[in-house]
Amino acid sequence: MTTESILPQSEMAVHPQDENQIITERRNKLAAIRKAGIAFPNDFDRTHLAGDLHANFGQLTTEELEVQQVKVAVGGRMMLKRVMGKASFATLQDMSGRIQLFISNSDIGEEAHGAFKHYDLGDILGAIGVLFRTKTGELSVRVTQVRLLTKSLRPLPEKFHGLADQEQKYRQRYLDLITNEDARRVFVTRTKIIQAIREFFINEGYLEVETPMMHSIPGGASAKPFETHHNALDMQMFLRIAPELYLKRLVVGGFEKVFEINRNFRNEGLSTRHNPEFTMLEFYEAYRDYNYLMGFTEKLLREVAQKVLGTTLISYQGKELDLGLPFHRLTMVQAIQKYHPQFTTEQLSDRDFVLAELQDLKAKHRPEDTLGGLQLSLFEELSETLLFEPTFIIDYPVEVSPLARSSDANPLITERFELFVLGRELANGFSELNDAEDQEARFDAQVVAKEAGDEEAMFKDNDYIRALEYGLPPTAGEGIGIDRLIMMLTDSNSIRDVILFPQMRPE
RNA sequence: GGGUCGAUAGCUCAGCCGGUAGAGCAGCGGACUUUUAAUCCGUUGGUCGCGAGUUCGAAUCUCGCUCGACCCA
Repeated sequence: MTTESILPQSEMAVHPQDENQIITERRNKLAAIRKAGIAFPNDFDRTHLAGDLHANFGQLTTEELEVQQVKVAVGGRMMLKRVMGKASFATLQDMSGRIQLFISNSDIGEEAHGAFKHYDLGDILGAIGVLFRTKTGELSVRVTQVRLLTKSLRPLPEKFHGLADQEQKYRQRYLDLITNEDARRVFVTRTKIIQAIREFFINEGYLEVETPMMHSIPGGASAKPFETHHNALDMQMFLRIAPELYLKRLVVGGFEKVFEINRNFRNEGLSTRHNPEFTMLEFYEAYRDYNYLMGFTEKLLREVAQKVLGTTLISYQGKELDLGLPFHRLTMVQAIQKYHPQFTTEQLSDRDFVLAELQDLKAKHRPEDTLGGLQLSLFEELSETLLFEPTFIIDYPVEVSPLARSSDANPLITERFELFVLGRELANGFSELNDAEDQEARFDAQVVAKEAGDEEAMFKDNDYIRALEYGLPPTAGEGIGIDRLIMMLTDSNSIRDVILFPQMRPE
């Protein structure tokens, strides 16, 4: 804390607008506590976590516990309270789980027990006592001292149903976390997934780096950026839409295997699959190509699932898939034909035919595109959402892949893939374009598109061209959407369920 | 942007046929020394999202708006 409290001992002046009877009652209790002494003490020394007590002493019998006399000091939020005259039970919740307290006149005296009876659900308590097992067998603390450490002024959601309102779960995530074990599980799993990814890359000899979040030229993806302004330099800046161009500069600099896990920002709509800021993994490895990346990606996803979930079998929204099985690899044309075998390869290789189909389907497309671009539009319309099992789609057209190396066999397509799982794009990787002159020509084409009105077209980044002119070794690089990966591994239906504080409209 | 559903006590919800606003939990008071969403008795608590309209009368019907969830683009 940087400021001292200047509030008087009573009469808190400014109260929120949603005061009610329960809050008033609790404020009155707090006022009485203030009068009696220190209302927010910070001298309680917690010695044990609930989860550790269950893990370490949960197997001991009543008699063994009686002999050992394990003395503990536990702290946490009171979630349940059952007062029964001369004795009470309460359940404390800490970061590791829950532990039951037994409080009785005979252990702590009538006065202390009486004070406890006025504690409210949600209050933060510290309790000292000895472990024992109740008549029904539950490991509990026979309390010899219990203290109120933090008064909770607002009532918790209903103890059985918890918080049901989705909006409130997102806006007041702390309430969701207090009351919903499943929410806690998801976010703990999120952290474990990211740790597993990090370990995987470190074991592979990669260097983790951090590159700028504020760019003077937004690059590395086709997306609308957030704009901001740097006062001292008096210049427009952008929150990054991707770290790609900086990571490849590092490969130029000799960091031949780099990765970054960090936030990207895209100024687009909100949905169950899009949050304006989201977490991206990007990695680059020199002397590799996109074929290597596909195998590498399979290995990465398999190992992360195995490490975090203990299995490669995923259950998602009632459907099963096994990351342990080889991922499918299809060209764009094959992916269309997989679900629409009535189209022949000849037809799908005929630009006029594909264009006519798109128009018949009223599908989103750009009529001026080449065959490859139109095939991509048809794929997105007909097949993308059906690709439930992990599938690499290859042969992306050059006009939508301005940073990817062209195929030596066909300069109109690139050495690029996207990975689809659960009907969603999860990853995007390619052999990097390391021909500086080709890159400059691709940027120039993007500038033409931008001037023609394409808001998502890329800016030309002359410093990046200059870096390439020093020589980028042959390199493969990839981005994986971490939030979507976490959705898959935690069986979450909305990106908001895997982001602690998702973007919401102002209240 | 389009569609569906929703917004009633602090929380979870009922109230559908238009006629004085309900339950459980939480709170307050009481009983209860082994409870497990404790139980039992009593009790406080509401601008029914906002704004119009229809009507003698609207939480309820109509229209608009705001916010949210889900689906689609």
